[in-house]
Amino acid sequence: MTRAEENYIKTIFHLGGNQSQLISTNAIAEQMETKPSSVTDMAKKLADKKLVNYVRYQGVSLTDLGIKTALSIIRKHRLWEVFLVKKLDFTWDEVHEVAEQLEHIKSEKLIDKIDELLDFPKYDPHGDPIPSKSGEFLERDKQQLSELKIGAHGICVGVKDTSAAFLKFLDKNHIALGNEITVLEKEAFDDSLLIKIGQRELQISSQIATNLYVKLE
Amino acid sequence: MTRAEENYIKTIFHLGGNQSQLISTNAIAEQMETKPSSVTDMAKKLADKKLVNYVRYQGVSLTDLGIKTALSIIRKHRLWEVFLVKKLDFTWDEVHEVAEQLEHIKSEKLIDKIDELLDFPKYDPHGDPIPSKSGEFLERDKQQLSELKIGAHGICVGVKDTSAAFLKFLDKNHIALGNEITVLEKEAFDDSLLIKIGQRELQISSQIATNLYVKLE
DNA sequence: ATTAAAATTTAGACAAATCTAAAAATTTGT
DNA sequence: ACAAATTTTTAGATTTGTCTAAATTTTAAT
Repeated sequence: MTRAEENYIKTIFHLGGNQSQLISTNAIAEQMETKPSSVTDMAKKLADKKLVNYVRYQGVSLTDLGIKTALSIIRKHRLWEVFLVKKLDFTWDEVHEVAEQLEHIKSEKLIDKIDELLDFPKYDPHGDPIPSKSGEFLERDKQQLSELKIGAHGICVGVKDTSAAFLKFLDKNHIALGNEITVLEKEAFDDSLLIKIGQRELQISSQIATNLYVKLE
Repeated sequence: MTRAEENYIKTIFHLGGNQSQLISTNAIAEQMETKPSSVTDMAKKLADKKLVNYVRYQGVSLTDLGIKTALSIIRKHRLWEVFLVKKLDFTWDEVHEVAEQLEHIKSEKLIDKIDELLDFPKYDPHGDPIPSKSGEFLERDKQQLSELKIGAHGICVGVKDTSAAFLKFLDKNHIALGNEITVLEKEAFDDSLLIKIGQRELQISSQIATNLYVKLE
């Protein structure tokens, strides 16, 4: 598989192209910042390789083989992210770009050894689950911080938005995975929240709150 | 820089293309298992980018910029090799293929952190020196085992041939970097050697002996 | 010094992955 | 249900890196 093919497969997976749902040419093109005509070309190529089901004018979905392939790439991406954070002290806004490159390294032994070195982590630095070698993974039971009622508290377990801008904001405000968060007040006017995080109190906009995942205790 | 460009630069360096010496199109093509006409195309492209001096019908040599680029790639390759052996328990015949891929990962921070994680190693698993961030490196004082006189002894510090076949042979015969080797006998007929390595005695062909580097004590 | 052999370059073609512009199919609105 | 808007596909071009075959230059030999 070429790098381009792998990137298409990964994108289709992230857009929800598991078995049933057909993902439109346009949606893929937008996500990958390319042209719809390029997506059509690649859809045909991937269909030839039995990685996607391609229905002209309707879109593509991943075959079982395609899903397996996508999970393998996502596994590599997330394991490398953990490696970068745990072993090389990268901050969580720095890992994505490098992991995008490392995920394409072809060596089964390499990624299995990295997995072992990291002690078989279940979640990446953004809280997303890491598929096992055989492709299984547990989506964590979580909800958006914005959904919590006043007085409720939970542990921060992930982020929805993984942009560098958002992650840097979290770093700056010392919000990290594992932090305990309690909702103290909700502002009816703009849905902003006053939260207790560790020992501090912090006012966060609803946009922040919708992009933070917590696990109820 | 593209991956192809980096591979050409690296090959030219290994063939001795530092400033003065011109490396022939044919030599490069043979080393890279490609066609001379492809080398000519790339030579022009690299010359446009000021990475090589290209003299039509004569060959190419690296410019200062080209040498700097080559050392950066070699630094990455060799650091990754050390990482694979020290941190992931790869054997020295397994590292080359994976390092060939990892050396093209673009992230200055990544390789500097790997360097730090490994405690700034000076030599790779084959005994070859690792250029520093600024491009300096010390070629170790060494000689071929085949050059030693009877009774001389030294420490194994590297290999000339880095093919998987040779490295597997060494593994099988428990010959590793750091071993102390003494030459006990030389067979005049075929130049084979009887050596003492650790506590064992071993008969090795001249082909083996010319591909093992030792440092005299 | 001339010719034969070897090495190198040019010219033209190809595959992968992309693009633009135009054509075709689908969806939407009334 | 039909026209308009949107989406998707096709056709043809482009770039990168490669190849083959033919032409050219250099080197080696007599």
